[in-house]
Amino acid sequence: MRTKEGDKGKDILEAAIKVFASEGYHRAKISKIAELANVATGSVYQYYNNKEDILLNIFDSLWRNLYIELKSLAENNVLTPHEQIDAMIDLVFDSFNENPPLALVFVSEQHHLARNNKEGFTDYYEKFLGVGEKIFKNGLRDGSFSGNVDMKIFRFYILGALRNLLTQWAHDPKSFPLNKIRQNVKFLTKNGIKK
Amino acid sequence: MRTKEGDKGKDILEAAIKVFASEGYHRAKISKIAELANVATGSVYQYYNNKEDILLNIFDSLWRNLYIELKSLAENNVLTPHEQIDAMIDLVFDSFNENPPLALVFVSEQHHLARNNKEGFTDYYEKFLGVGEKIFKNGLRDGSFSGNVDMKIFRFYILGALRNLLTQWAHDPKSFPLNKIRQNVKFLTKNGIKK
DNA sequence: CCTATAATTGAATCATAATTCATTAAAGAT
DNA sequence: ATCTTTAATGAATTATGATTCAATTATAGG
Repeated sequence: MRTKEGDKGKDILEAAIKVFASEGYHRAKISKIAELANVATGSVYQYYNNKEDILLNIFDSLWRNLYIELKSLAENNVLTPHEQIDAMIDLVFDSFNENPPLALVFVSEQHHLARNNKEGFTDYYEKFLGVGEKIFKNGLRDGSFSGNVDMKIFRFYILGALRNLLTQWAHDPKSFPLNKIRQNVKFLTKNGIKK
Repeated sequence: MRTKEGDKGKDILEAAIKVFASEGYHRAKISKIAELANVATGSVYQYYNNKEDILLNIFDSLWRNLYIELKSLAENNVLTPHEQIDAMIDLVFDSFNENPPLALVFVSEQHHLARNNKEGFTDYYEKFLGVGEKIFKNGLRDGSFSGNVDMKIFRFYILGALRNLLTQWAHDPKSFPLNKIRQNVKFLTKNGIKK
C-alpha cells in the first residue's frame, strides 16, 4: 500500500493562505494553490472537499488557537481585567505578527464563510466570544469597567477596531508598526480619546 | 429618436444593492439585478460597463455623501471636537439607518474594490479620511484630545469599530438597536472602558 | 405619417476555473 | 517478485454566469 508523502494537507493550507491573501478568495485558483504547494491540481481534492473547505480549515484552526489562548489568559487570576483585555489585544496581534498573509485572509474572507454557513462556520469563534464575555463580566463585577457599556457592543467594537488596524498593518507592515498600534489600541480601549 | 424611460440607471443601482446585500457580490447575478430593476439583462450594460462598475458607483456615491456631510460638520465652528466626533458617528449611522442592505454592501464589499483598484476606487474615500484628520488635529490643538494617540491609528480604530457594529446591526436591526449602539460608541470612543 | 436615431431586449456566445476521473506510481503485504 | 491497495496526477469535463450583439421598439423631428 502506498503511503502519503510529507504533509501535503498542510502544504496545501499554507499555499492557500498565500494565494487567498494575494488574489482574494474568489480569484484564487486551485491550480495556483496546487502549484505553490508542489502538488497536482487533483491532489487538492484528496485533502479537501472543495475550495470553501480549504478556507473553512484555515479559519477553524485560527479561531481554535485564538480560543485556546484567550481561555488560558482568562483563567489567569493574577491578571486584572484591564490586563486581560491588554493581553487579548496582544494575543490577536501576536497571532499574525509573523504572518501578514494570514492576517489578510483573516480580515477579508471571513464574511464569505459566515454568509454560506448560516449555522456558524466554526464553534471556536462562538467560544472565543464567550470567553470575551467572561472577561468583560469580571471587569464589571470587580468595578474596574464602566457600567455604561453594553458587553456585546464592546465586543464588536473592539474586534472591529482590531480587525481594521490589522488590515492596514498587513498591507504595509513596515510603515505601520504593530507595536505602536498595540500601545495605542490599549490606551484607547481603556481611556478613550478624552484628555 | 427614442428617449430613456424613467431612471433605469438608478433602478439598477438600487436593485444591485439589494442583490449584493443578500447574495454577496460574487454570487450576485446580473440577470437577477436586471429582473429586480425591471429591465432586460442587456440593459444593465447600457448603464454600467460591467459588474464591478456597478459596485464602484455604489461606493462612489456613498463616500461622496459621507465626505460632503463630514466636511460640513467639520466646518461647523459651534461644535467642539468631541461633538464633531459624536456627529461623525451619527452621520455614519444615519446614512444606513433606513437602508440595512446598503449597510451590508458597505461593510462587506469594499475590500473587493480596494483590491482591484490599487490607485483608489473613489477620491471621496480619501477626502473623507482627510476631513477626519482635520477634526482630530483640532482636538489636539485645543487640548481636548489626548496626545497619546496617533491620528491614523485612531482613524482606523474608530472606522473599524463602526464598521463591525454596523455589520451586526444590519444582520439583525431589531435585536441590536442602533440608538444604543450610537450611545455606547460615543461613550467608548471618548472615555474608554475604564470606570 | 415617415424616417432617423437611440433605447431596449434576451438569447447566444464566450471565458473561466472548479471538479472529476481514468490512469499511473509507490509501498507494504504475501 | 508479484500483488494489492492507496496516493498522486493532470487532462478532460462541466457548470456557471458575465458579456455581447443582432434584432426590435419607441420617440422626436421633419
